Amino acid sequence: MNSEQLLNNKIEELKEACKKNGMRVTPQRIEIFKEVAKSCKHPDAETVYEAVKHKMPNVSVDTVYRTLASLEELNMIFRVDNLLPKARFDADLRPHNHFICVQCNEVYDIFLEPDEKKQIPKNAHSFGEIKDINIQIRGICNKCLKNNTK
Amino acid sequence: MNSEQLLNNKIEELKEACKKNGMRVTPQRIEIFKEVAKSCKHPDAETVYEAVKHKMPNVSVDTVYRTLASLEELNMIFRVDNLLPKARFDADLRPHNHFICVQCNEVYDIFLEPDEKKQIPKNAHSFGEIKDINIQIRGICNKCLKNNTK
DNA sequence: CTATAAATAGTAATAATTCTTATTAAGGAA
DNA sequence: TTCCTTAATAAGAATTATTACTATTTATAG
Repeated sequence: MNSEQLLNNKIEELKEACKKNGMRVTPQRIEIFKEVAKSCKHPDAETVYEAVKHKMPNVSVDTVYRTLASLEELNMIFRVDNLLPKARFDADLRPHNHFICVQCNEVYDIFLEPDEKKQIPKNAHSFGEIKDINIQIRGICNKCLKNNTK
Repeated sequence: MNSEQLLNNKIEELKEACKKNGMRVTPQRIEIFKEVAKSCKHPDAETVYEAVKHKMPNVSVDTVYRTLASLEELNMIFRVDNLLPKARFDADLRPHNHFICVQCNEVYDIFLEPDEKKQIPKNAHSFGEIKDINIQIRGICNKCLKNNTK
């Protein structure tokens, strides 16, 4: 299955999710979701807005923010913890972590090796009901390290 | 050693750090640091500002933000990844994780059991130079769970 | 095809944080 | 101690990301 097919599958999934939750399937929703889903760069709202504007020149900033929030509620995308000024979004729902470059703000996906398992600290359960666990690694990415030595 | 002594030690440490880095020791810096260091609530800038204002009525918002940023550069405090609209600060430098309640926004410290170790995913090193690793657990805290059932 | 309510566009407003500038004060030197 | 230099501050304006408001449009059920 190629990436275009995967994307189409995801869009079908989104349509189902909308219907199941009494939400309408609008071209804006599709386009906005597409932009997040096809990117591996964990785009922010502004980036999504600029990209969508090429196909839908009248789309409004508000729609992008509102839609990203509803896609999140549908569990079709999620926000990446990042300590950066702008929220970043990810449509890859497979469990994975992030490497965040503190210099260029790039966010890289870290997939665990088959023998690794996302660990929940033993004590965590004593604080309440866990919804999700999130691991970020902050550092300087190879690209920036290379540029820095020049 | 009681908590007051611990706090005093930390303040001495801050003074040293300032001197070593050519930064002046100002009463504002001391007070702002104290507020973060004595709290276990991971306060935001506004909370720190309100608290400091009791002792220094003329302190400005800007000074609080600027000082929190320089304390961070001195590695005396750090920001908690939190996906909340306001930055939260922590002066406890011992390695630990956080439980973040998505309902009341309370941030709880999770200390690892002696036999646990903060694990860095194997792949992480391939992305660049790691500065720090951060684990957050999001969920609903016991307090909120209790309130919700009422 | 029509009715209706959800979603949108356009724009104004808000919230958190940062910047600007004139003033103050920490800390080294005389 | 007193003076000097410059970092740090207070006050308020500005900026940035995000959210709210409202009239209009449009998805979809009947």
